[in-house]
Amino acid sequence: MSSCDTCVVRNRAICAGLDSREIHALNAIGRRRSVTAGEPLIWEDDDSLLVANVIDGVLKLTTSTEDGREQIVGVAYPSDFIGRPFGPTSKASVVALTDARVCVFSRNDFDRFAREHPELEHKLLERTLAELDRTRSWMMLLGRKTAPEKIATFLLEMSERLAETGCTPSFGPANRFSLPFSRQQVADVLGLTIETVSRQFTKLKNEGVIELPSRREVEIVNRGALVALAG
Amino acid sequence: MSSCDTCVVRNRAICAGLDSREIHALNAIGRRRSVTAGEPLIWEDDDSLLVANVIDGVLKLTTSTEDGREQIVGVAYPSDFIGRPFGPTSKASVVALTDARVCVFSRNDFDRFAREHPELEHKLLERTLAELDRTRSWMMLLGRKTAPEKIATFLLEMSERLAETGCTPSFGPANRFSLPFSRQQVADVLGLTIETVSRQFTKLKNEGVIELPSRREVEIVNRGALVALAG
DNA sequence: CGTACTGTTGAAACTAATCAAGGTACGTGG
DNA sequence: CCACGTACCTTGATTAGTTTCAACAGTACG
Repeated sequence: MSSCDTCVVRNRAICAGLDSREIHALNAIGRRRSVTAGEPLIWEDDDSLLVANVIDGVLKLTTSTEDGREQIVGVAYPSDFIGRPFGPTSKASVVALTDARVCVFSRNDFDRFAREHPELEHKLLERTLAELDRTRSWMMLLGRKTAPEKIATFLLEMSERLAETGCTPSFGPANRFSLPFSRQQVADVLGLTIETVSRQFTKLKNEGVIELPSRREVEIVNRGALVALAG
Repeated sequence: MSSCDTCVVRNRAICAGLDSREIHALNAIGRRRSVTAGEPLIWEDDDSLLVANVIDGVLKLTTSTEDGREQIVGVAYPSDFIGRPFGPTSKASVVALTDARVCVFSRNDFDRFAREHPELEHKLLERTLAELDRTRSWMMLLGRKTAPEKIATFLLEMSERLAETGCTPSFGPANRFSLPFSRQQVADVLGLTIETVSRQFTKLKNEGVIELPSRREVEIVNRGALVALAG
């Protein structure tokens, strides 16, 4: 029995829609791997040697300047695809934010398999187009929004992305969630400094818009205010 | 005879690799269209009704906030693909920066054709992955670079992108080129104001790094300095 | 030759970064 | 289980970079 049969993201990841024979073939070239929080999976500018599906956990995609400034350029949640197929190098590092499980493939094996299975390539294309949309709307945030707007937008996005993942059968965005990011990482997502992030969080708390039960926990008390602030 | 036969981007656009029968079928669902500088082709948040290949000219992809702030999230050059296939809405407006010619398809027609032609979908996937890489490196610029670094990076990118397009059989980046952007549009690409862009241009000119023969013309005099400044 | 648009320059205001201490939570070992 | 050390976070004061506001100059065009 292939491990795909018991895969929790089987019906949401790009593997969805493959028949049992194809799943078996894909299973043959992939393997499960655990990544502990903070552990890297792919290095920036490395030869693109592997690609993967996220089964469980959250990972960050980052690029850095020589002098150490970091920008988080993407966040991968369960069922997301990571890595750079059909290209020689990966332009972003991938590091686990939480303990995570992924299904990894050698890039060459994956490329070959994908080219032989148009349905899988199509799924990958849809996913890449959606990611490009998301990335572009993040460019607007980075280039044109103020610090308060960035924070409000970030919290709203988090409440949506983390709700999708959750097992609770609730619909719509979550009003209470646990951030997979440290303050520094929030800063790296938004193009701010850690101090500015901290101050804006505190300000929203003092204004009664959010509660901060613990370092990583956020509760949205007044969603309307947050939407208004998001710009 | 189909107009594809005489298409100047025939071998670089996603149509490359299709056989003559397929080209004929694609030609049947597409049509040429001219767009004058400043004219919009697609509106933000519109139903995604059409997609297109750029034959000639340069177009900008933008997103805007309600209060009118604009961010250019992408620039399309000849052979680039524009529009949002396989999705209900387009998240960005597309407006011509120069007079342009495009080959447009109704999205439905294109989607159907693409699904029946894996080779075309593969080309589109490769293109989308490359665009995502470029977009992510632009996120680093927007989130973490200073105004001087942004300007330097921008000029270097321009010298590369515009060289590819040019008919001159020279290799490598162009040291002299004509910007397809006004100062305001440069500001919208970089997440700056028009005044800051102007000041940085002047500063580079005074330092002898570039020459500005006219409003739109740029000559790179000291490429090394520019690379150093790009951060 | 005047008008309108685009770009440049200067001064002031403001936002967010930087520099610098403290404080709080958390894990570890006593 | 509690004390301690460390990493993470918050807060305050100051500074720097960019925006904003305002006026002017250059260029294209009728």
